[in-house]
Amino acid sequence: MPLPTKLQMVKRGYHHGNLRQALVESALSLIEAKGPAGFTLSEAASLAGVTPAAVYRHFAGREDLIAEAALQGYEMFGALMEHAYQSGQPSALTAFEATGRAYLAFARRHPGHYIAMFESGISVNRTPELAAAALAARRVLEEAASRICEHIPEGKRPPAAMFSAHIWAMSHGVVELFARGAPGAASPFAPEDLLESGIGIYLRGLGLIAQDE
Amino acid sequence: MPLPTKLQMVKRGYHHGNLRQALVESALSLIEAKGPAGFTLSEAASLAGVTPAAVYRHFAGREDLIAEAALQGYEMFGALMEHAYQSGQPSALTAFEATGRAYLAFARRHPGHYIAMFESGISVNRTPELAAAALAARRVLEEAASRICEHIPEGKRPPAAMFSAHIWAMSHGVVELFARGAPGAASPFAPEDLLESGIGIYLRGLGLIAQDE
DNA sequence: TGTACATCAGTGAACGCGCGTTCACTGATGTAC
DNA sequence: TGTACATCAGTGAACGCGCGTTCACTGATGTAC
Repeated sequence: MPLPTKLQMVKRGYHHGNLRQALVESALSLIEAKGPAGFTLSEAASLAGVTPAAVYRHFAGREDLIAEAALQGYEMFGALMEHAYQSGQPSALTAFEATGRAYLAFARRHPGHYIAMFESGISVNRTPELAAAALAARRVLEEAASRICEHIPEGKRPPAAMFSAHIWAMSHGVVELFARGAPGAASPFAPEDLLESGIGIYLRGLGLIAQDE
Repeated sequence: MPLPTKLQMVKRGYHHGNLRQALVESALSLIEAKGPAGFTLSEAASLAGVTPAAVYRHFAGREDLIAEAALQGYEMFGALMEHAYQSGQPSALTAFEATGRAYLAFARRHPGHYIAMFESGISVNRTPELAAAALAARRVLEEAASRICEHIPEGKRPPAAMFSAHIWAMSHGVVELFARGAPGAASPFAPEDLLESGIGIYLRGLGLIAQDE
C-alpha cells in the first residue's frame, strides 16, 4: 500500500480534500497581489479550482474568509514574535530588539497575512477568537517591554504599555511608509536600517543604551 | 442689483456652479464615512445632487476623483505642517515638535483627506502634480529635522532624512494604530500623549533634550 | 434693448460586467449489515 | 466481501444588484450684433 498522505492533499477528484485551507491560501495570494479591495471570493474559489458556491461550505461569506486569513496571520505573528523574544534571551535588551525586527520581517515575508490583518479593514473585534489572537501577539511585545523597564530607574520609568506602544507605532509606521508599496518608496534607507536605528535612538532616550556608544 | 456671489454657489438650477469642488467634498464625506472601498462614484454624484454621468465633465473617472481629493489633502497637509513649523519658531526644537503634533492633528481633523492620501491605495506617483505635493509636505518635516540636526555634535549627528523618517514613521504608526478605527482601540493612552512622549524620548536619545529633565 | 447663436454643463436611458449569494442537484466517500 | 444507504462536499445555473462608463440629448448661460 503506497503512502497516501501528501499526495492526497494535492490530488483532486470531486472532493478537494482540504478546501478550507486551500481557499485561505488562495485568498492570501490574491490579497498580496491585488490588495484587499481587489480580492474577490469568486476569484479565490477559481484559484483553488472550485466553484464560487463551494466556498459557502466552509465560510459564511467573503468577509469571513478574510477574517480567517487575518486570524491565521495573528497566530503566526504572535508565534514569530514569541520566538524572536526567546531567541534574544537572556538579555532583556537583545530580546526586545529581536521582537522589533520580527515585526518587520513578518510584514516582509507574509504580506498577504499582513494586509489581511492591518489593511483589509476587518475589525479585530469581529470575533472573540480574532480579538484573542491579536491580543496575544500584542502581549508578547508588552511583556518584552515590561521586562526591559525593570532596568530603568523607578522614577523615570515609563509605563510599559506606553513604551511598547511607541515601539509598535514606529515599527508599523516604518512598514507602512517604507516597506510596503513601491520598493524604496520614499526614503534612501532600507526599512530594516531605519527601524533598527530608530529603536536604538529611542532606547538611548530611555537610558537603556549608553549615550557615548 | 443684489450681491450674487455666495448665494450662486449654493443655489442650484440646471447648472451647478461649482460641481467639481462639490464632488470632491462629497467624495471626502463618503470616504470618511465608509472607507475607501465603500466609496462609489455614483453615490458621490448623488450626494452632490447630480447624475453619475455629470462627474465625467470634471473627472476622468472614479480614481481621478480620489486622486484629486488626495492632492488637495497633500496641499493642506503641507501648508499645515509649514504653519506649525513657523509657529514653533524661533526654537528649532519647539518648531520641530509642533510639526509632529500637526501630523496627528491633520489626521484627526481631516480624516477624509487622510484616508484618500494614505489608505485609498492610490499611488503618489500617479501624476507629477500629486508627487510634487507629497514631496513638498515631506520636505517641511525634513527641513525641520535638518535644522534641529545642527544642534547635535557633528560626530553623532544622524542624517536628517533618517531622523525625519523616524519621526514620520512614529507619527504615522500612532495615527494608524491608535487614532483611527475604533476610538481608544488598543491603548489606554491618548494618541496625542503617545506621540508627544514618544517623540520626547526619541529626541532625548539624540541628546537634544537633557537626560535629567 | 432685443434677438440669434455658440458653448457646454448636466440629463436620463442604456450597456455590459462581475460581484456575492441561493438553490436544488449529484457524485464520491465511508459505514453498517 | 458485497450491497444499501447516509452524509455531505462540490456543481452549475440562476438571481438581483449596483457599479463605472457611454451616448445622444437638452436646457441654461453668455456673447455678438
